[in-house]
Amino acid sequence: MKKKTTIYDIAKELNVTVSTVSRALNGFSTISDATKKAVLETAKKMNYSPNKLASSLKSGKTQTIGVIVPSTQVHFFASVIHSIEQTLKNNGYRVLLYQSNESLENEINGVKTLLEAQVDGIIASMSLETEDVSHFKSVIKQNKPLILFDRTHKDIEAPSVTINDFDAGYMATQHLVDKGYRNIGFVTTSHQIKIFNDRYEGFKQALKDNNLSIAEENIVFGGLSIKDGRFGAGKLLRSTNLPDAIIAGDDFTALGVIKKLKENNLVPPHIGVMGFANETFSAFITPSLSTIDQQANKMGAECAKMFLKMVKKKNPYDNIEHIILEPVLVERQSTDKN
Amino acid sequence: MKKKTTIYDIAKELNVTVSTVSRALNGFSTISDATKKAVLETAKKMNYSPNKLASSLKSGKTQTIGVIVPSTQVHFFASVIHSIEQTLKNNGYRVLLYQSNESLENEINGVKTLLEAQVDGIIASMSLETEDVSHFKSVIKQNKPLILFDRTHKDIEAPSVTINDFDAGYMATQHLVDKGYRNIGFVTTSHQIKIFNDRYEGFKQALKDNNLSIAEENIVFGGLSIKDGRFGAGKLLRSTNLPDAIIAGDDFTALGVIKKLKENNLVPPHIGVMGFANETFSAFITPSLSTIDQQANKMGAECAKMFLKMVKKKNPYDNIEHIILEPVLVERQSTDKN
DNA sequence: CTGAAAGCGCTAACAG
DNA sequence: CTGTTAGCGCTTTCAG
Repeated sequence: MKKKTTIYDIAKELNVTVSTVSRALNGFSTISDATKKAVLETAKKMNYSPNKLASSLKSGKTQTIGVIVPSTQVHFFASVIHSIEQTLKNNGYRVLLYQSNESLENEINGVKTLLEAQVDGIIASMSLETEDVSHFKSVIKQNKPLILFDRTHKDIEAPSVTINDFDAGYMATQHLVDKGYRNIGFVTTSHQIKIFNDRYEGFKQALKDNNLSIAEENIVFGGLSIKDGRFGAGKLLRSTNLPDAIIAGDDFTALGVIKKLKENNLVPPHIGVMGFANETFSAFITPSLSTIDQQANKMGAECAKMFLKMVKKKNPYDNIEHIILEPVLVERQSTDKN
Repeated sequence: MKKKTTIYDIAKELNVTVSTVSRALNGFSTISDATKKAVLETAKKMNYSPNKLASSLKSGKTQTIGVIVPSTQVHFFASVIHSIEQTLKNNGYRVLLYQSNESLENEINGVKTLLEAQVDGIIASMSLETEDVSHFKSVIKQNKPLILFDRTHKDIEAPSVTINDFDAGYMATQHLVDKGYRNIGFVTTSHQIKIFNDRYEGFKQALKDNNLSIAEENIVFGGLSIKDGRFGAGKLLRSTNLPDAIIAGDDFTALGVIKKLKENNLVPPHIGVMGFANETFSAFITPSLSTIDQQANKMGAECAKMFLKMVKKKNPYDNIEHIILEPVLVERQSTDKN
């Protein structure tokens, strides 16, 4: 195994100094076309590949951004990562990935690891466990760009990119009302996470604006999963005030609701069902599920752009922006009551 | 913004030298408990965070692995990445992510970027466009571990982790035969990719072993997508020799097939349908889709383990292993003919 | 237009 | 048990 060639090797080869080689390689103007050409040629001939580690050590910039997400197995996060990487790669940045697996401990380790790797910034979505956020504050303290998306936290003074979940809830509800449903139930999580809360608030407001009352008995707080959906639907089916539509906290829960309804011969859209997230499967189940799209790709792109903007400023936290994307209603069969 | 504290700062603080500090920090035994304790304490007090860049430059190891996949938006790849990152993080490695987007040019850029970042190895699945593989050979030439998964290439002499796609095809076919189907059609891609070809070969062998003939008119070569599935099924429905079961090249195509069949009141399992990949949606559509699971998580874990094994050897390519995982049959409603 | 030399932060051989 | 010192590969003043 021959040693990798460095700028020293190519300097020696050409009887110039490393500074000359460095300049030529970096396309500085203060260099004669002749030597520049020579350098470039021998570089290629000697199969030179720059060691970015060395320049990073010198410059203090790694051209690398850290991304922390709960799990790439969740389609939403995979999509966000997709567009972050796409956007940033075109701007000369690399992506260092870290999964928290919804564990605070992992998340803390994540920012530590990324910081030690000297990333130029971090884009993250918090784990469900996270309450104390001092680990995130440490990146702000270093004056490195930190951008939070989707799952943010009120104690962190950093830019964020989120969906307007109040509108999402409102939109889902209004859609059902528009379709003629009047007695709308809600199956969601008791977890005190902002986004779920906001959706619920939007739901309530929409009902109020339409002069519809909230049937407290038709609100089920549990978890979010297919199983929870079945459970929630089961509870509503036993209600003395059977709802004519059900909104679920996410698409998986909605799927559970649909399954339970079908088993009871109350196939949507006879009873309307709405979810949140627009998972891949939602278009393909029967009946196909109306839902609210979370704009994952746009969210990723916005995070990336935000980072690029921040990284240019001497003080990234000069004037903190919070981007709130509008959710998008996806109408499908499960609410298509005519 | 105060400068970051280095081992020099903490050395000065304690009136010792950097070597002492370095030793203490790295837990060397040749250091007195007293100084070690002092160092650790002041390190914490001064909020010290090591600059891994510097040690990497020195050691030539970055503790970082590069991962190249077509797209994280494809659930299979997202799952593989998930387990790669999970496994490697527990062994002190970070993951640098690069998406090729099925473009050869991007892929070439990917290995260049990762190599310049001095990754300790690369795990990759090739883009559909890739024919010439010299870019991958360059990583082997550097004697750095390269592991290919799922989409490999015969010209690359590197370890690989794949699924036995012949068995996958065989298994799918045998399952249909076991369920009583006798006249089995196939809707797949004309693209000459090994994995698709292997599945088709497995299909043919299984028919032969069961003394069933291949109805050439019931083999459709096109693309792989919902649309292609509908198209393929349409063609088979017009066949003079209507099949009683259809295998599709992947789950999306199978979904298209199912949709078409349902429109023609030939709801599976009346006509049996099988897919490949076990996408998330496959369990949730109606009827739920029988399919062959590709073992994404296991594949990722195996890639990671292979890397760890290789990175330990002085010559990683000493004795190249090819791990072939067995696919797993997932029986669901679409083939449940009784 | 080019050279000399210092230094980014850390490790490790060598010396005591 | 601790200190000295020479780099890792590259960038970047400061001189010429």
